[in-house]
Order: sequence, then C-alpha cells, then structure tokens
Amino acid sequence: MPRIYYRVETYLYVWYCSYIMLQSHAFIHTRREAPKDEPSVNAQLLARGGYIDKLTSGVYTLLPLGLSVLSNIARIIREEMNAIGGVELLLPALHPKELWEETKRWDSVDDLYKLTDRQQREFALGATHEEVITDIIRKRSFSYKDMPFALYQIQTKFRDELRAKSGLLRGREFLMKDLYSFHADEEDRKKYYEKAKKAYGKIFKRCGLSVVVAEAGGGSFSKEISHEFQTPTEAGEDTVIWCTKCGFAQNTELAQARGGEKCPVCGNVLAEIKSIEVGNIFTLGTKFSSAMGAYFTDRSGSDTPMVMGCYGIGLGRVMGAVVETNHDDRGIIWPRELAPFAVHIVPLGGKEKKSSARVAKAAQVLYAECLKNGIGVLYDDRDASPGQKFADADLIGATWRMVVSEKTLAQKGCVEIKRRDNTKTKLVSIKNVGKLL
RNA sequence: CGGGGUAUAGUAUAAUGGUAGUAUGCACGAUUCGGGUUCGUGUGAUCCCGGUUCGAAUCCGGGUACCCCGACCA
Repeated sequence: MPRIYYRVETYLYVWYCSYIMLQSHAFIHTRREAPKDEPSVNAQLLARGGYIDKLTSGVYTLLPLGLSVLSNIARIIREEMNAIGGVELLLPALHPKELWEETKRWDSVDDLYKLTDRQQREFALGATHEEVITDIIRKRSFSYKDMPFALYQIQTKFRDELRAKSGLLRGREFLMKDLYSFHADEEDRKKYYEKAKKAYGKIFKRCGLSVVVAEAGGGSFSKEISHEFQTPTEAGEDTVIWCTKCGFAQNTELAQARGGEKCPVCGNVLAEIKSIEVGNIFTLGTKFSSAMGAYFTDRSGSDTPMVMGCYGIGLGRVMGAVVETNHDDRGIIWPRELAPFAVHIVPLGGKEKKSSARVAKAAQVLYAECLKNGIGVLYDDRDASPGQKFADADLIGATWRMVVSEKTLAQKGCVEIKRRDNTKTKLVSIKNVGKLL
C-alpha cells in the first residue's frame, strides 16, 4: 500500500474539506469500555465512539467527531432560522453585573455564574441573553417600518446547575441557539410564534428526533402558555401527558389531567411519558423592553416598547437526545443529516499481499468516487483486523459502511454497502456508488 | 445544599493489614485477515494531607473529585 500517497492526500484534502478524512489521522480514539462515571447511554456511547470527553461534571470537550455532528446540528438550525427571517449575530458571554441588575435578575437567577475581576468589578457568565440583546436594541433607533425583526445566535451558555447529569442532557456549559424576535404588537408576535413553532418542527425532524409539542407555563416571564419540544424517551427527566390521537400535550407542571385520564380536547385516553426538552419557545411580552427601554416609534410618533419572543434550542442536548433514541448495542446510529460521515470505507485484507494491494487500489477508486460526488468520507486506512474495523464502524455510526475485500471484488469488482440502521448488505459496483447516494 | 455511594496504570477491574495482579490500550517483534485474531517482549497505577501500626491500596480523621436520589433548571 502506497502509504505516502495517503499522507499527501490527507493534507491536501483535509485543509480544504474537513469532512474528508483518513481514519489514522482523524483523531478518532474509540474505546472498548464505557467510562465508569458515565451511567447515561448518550455519554457512554459518545465517549466510546470518540465523540466527547468529560473535563469535569457537566462540562464536555467535543472531540473532532463530536464537533462534526454538532456542526451539522448547527447548520440545520441556521438554515431553518434564516428561513424565518432570523439574522445571526454573536453576543458576549461575559456580562457586567449592572445589566442584570436593571432587570432585577442578578439576585433572582439562582444558576448564574458570578465572578469578580482584579478591579473588583462583578460579572456574570451568560446563562441567557435577554438583557444583552435588549441592550443592543435600546441603543438604536427603530421605526414601525423596521418591525418586526429577529436575531439569533449559537453560543455557549453557563449555568450553575446544582447537579449536572445524564451526559450531554444537563450540562453546566453548553451550546444553545437562542433567537429573539421583536414586534410592534402582540398580534404580530403571535403570528411569528407560530412560524417559529413550524420551523422548530422541521429542525427536529431533520435531526431525526420525534417531538411532542407540549404546552407549558410561561415561567417567570409571562402568564401566557409557552411550548416545549419534548422528545419521548425513558432517558428524559421531564414528564408530559400526551394524546396520541389529537396531539394535545402538556407538561405535568401545567396539566390538570394525568396519564390514563381523558384528553380535554378529544376525549381519548392520555398517555404519560418521560421526555427530554430539546427546545422551547415563549413570549417575553414587553418585560425586557419596558424595563430596559427598548422602544420603536409608532405611526403616531410616540415611543412604544417592543413586544418580544424568545426561542431556544440546546444543541448538545439535541445531540444527546439523538443518541438516546438512535442507537443499538454496538453504537450510535446517526440520522443521515447528523452523521459525521456519509460513507465509511472499510478495506479488508493484510498489508503485504497481492490481493490486498488490489483491495487498496479499489478502495482508493471508491474514495475518489466519493470525493468527486461531494460525499463526506471516512477511510479506514489502519492496519487493523476486520473485527476491529467493523466494531469501530458500528461505534462511529456513519450512514453507509462500504467494505472492499477480495470477496467483494470477486463479484465483478463490487463493494459491499450497508446502512448503519439496517442489517442488509448489498453489492454495488464502484462506478455506481456515487449515483446511488 | 440534604441523603447515599465510589476513588488502584490511558481505560476497565483484582488484591485477610504483609511481593500491587489481570484484561485492554500504547510501543516493538512475529502471526492472522469478513465481527474487537493469536503469541512473545516492553511500558504504565493505589486521589490529596495527616494518624494508627514493625508494616496501610486495605483501618481511622480531614480534604478533594466523580456518580446516584432529592431540592434548582428562568
């Protein structure tokens, strides 16, 4: 096997397209056993697959594979947020105390990380960004003609959780997409709210998550109903009642009825399920705009506080929820759009046989074929046994596994392809692989 | 913060108060090549501080970290 050829290829392509990778250079370190301090399925499989590494309780490194999946989630979110007119920006994580005092939240938000600098100035690490975004708005002038608009970011949130747990499901530091919408009146805000709700539905569908849209209380912001996007799974720490017939759902804090009772909408029997809250949307009303002075000039020329909405998705939590609901005993089964690689090429054969040279050559052609078609590929160039390669492929969970071996080549120069979520294998000629995908 | 548990090589685990062992990983040499091949060699550990003892991974005290249940989660 012309190893030097691979190295050159690695550097050439990796610099330009990070999604094309030789496994020996991809910093993928799988492990046979789960760390003993990770009881949750998502953390175990992600750690074993080489996706994450725990630094301390509730704080995780996203290793290259993990970053790849997270970037895919971020890409989907960006596309759907842009589609409803969201404009991306990036707010600071370090917030001055004064800002949080304006809304009286410096003392009332319990999980705010607070710190003091060398000049005794006090700061918070952003647990949420209503104050910061509203500050930006109030410093600028807006006409009713500018309304509505929506800004979002994907940023690290810090929350001093009393108890972090369940791997990526409840961390102290995590990435969140938060979108804030600004409206001239409540009616417009409601219209946008429904748009956002639909966009959220698309996002979770593309992420391979089934969600129940549950009504919830408005929390400290509002008396109005908010909505939580809940992924049903035993691994969840929330409980919702859910009507499988009409779709009505409420979290149990809000719900009058319980599981087994009748749906207040259609009369069907309600289910009570455990779930993970992967996203939520709620109104802010004029709470922040009034408190901080975020106004626009209405038609009559008078200053009017903007009506605001807020829409959040925890990206790490989405990733954890996907693993909780998409795996088997061998590893993660990524939904197509989230997989770090579409194709995992697995050549089989010893390194110094004539046959294995043929295998390597065919695998390279397959690799090139994938590149040509813009397909993200992981190429297992390691000198490892078939069993080890298969085990790692299952653990990593790329969408397609493509095995090249003497056996497959004997069948008219074919490769064996198999989807990670399926046990069936199929022989396909290398030329047709690009077309097939 | 209340309650419970755990802490030994990179990882997972053994060890009556008396030589810290095994597997895996990693390195080297062979071997094998469709489900974590096999063999050999090497590498590498008792969370921290103190106490008891001739002697502590082991017993005691105090820390620290991690996990679980609860409270918290706008």
